[in-house]
Amino acid sequence: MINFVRDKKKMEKEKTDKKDHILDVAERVFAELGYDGASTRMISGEAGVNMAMLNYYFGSKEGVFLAIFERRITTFQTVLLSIGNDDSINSWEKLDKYLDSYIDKVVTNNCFHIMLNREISKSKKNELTDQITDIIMKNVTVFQNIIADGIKKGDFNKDADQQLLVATIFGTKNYIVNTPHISSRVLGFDVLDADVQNDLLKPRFKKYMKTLLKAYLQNENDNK
Amino acid sequence: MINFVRDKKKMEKEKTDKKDHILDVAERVFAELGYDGASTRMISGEAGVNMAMLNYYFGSKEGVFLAIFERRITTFQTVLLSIGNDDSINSWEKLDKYLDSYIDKVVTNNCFHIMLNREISKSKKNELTDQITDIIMKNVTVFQNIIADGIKKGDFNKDADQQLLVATIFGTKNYIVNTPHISSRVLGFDVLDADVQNDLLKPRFKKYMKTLLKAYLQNENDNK
DNA sequence: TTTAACTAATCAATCGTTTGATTAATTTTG
DNA sequence: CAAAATTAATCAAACGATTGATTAGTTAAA
Repeated sequence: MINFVRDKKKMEKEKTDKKDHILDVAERVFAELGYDGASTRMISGEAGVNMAMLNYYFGSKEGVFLAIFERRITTFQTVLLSIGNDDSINSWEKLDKYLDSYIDKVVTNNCFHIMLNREISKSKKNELTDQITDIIMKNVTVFQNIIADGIKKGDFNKDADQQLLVATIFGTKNYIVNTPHISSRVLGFDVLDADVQNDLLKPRFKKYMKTLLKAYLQNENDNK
Repeated sequence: MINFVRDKKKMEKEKTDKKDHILDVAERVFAELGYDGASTRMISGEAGVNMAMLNYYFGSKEGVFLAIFERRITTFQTVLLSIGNDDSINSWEKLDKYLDSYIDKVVTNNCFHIMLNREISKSKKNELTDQITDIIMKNVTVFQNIIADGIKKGDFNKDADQQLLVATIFGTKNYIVNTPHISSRVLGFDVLDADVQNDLLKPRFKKYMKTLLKAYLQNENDNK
């Protein structure tokens, strides 16, 4: 009886593991070649499963894409939202915490964010880009509210351009993560290497981002 | 005789006009759907020419892509290079001129830059991404040299992170230009609209970028 | 007449998806 | 408990559609 239950659980686990494995591979292949450039044959081949399993599990190629999406997005957003809603800390600390969490997540899950941004950069709208836009806007709004609150409270320089500051923080991140061949040559190390990411990239990126925002957002007559 | 010459010139003109027209359409379609997402039938259809003409003129689909590339890249790079090599102005003025030229060009030719960055964001290397990387790196190097010179001369803060500053300037630009659905919602106007670009976006973007760089690059004991 | 410009038709290859069959696992029945 | 019935997972093969490219033939220009 006990054995029966354990075996059942084991099977369930292996099933979700398999699904997760497919999504891992698909995420990487989509990042490497783009949605249209990646074929279902290639994904299933590299994942070591029969091609029909993609449709069996996820319905379609787009279903695979959306499944990757749903897997990553939920936990990510709750973390950021909780920081935005934390009223026990001041604007500068909020900014710090937001940057720490955001940079950690984004650099680690770089395949996902490459994939995501490639699709959203299609200038022709469709159902998929609309969905992605809505989700991204949630993250943007959290950051924007932190800045807006800080300005209202007098912590940040009131002349700051909130909207373009959004472009700078997310744009700088995108540049590093989404164009790895370029940023690797600029920075002098491989930004796709996991060790490099943790030891060199993340701390340096965080420090830089905070210094930059401090220089721009600081009130002119404040002392350091 | 005169008529003959004029007609001949007219024909030549019409031919290059036709080629240029195809490249205009292809550039837009590539930006809308990506290289893999855009079919040769769609491009030729929207351009109003027979599909075989693409191969007749440009050899292949990739030939069309490269032709778009060559058309845009040459004039652009010489302008930026001339600014970088101009020794009659100081570092701050150089930065200003570079930003003015760069932002003008990039915002106006947004389709091209969307297309370009979509392809370079494929994390798997190939011949095409290598070519694009080399070309982009030329622009990056010009900017990097301006910063490095300014630091060496003592005009800019020596503690500035040159490499990540590159990520910020090009990243901020990319964010606005390459993800128009997002940046339009953030900014509150349509960044793809030509009038909006000239009247609102360009001047505001230039002003912001200069203020941001000034805040970050300024030596701490300098007065404004 | 010779060359260049252009077209309709067609090519093999690949695309995402579906199929019918087979095996393994689970539940129901006698 | 064991046999039968049912469900889930997996596979090779094939589907129609679309892809980029080429062909052979036509029109127009020099």
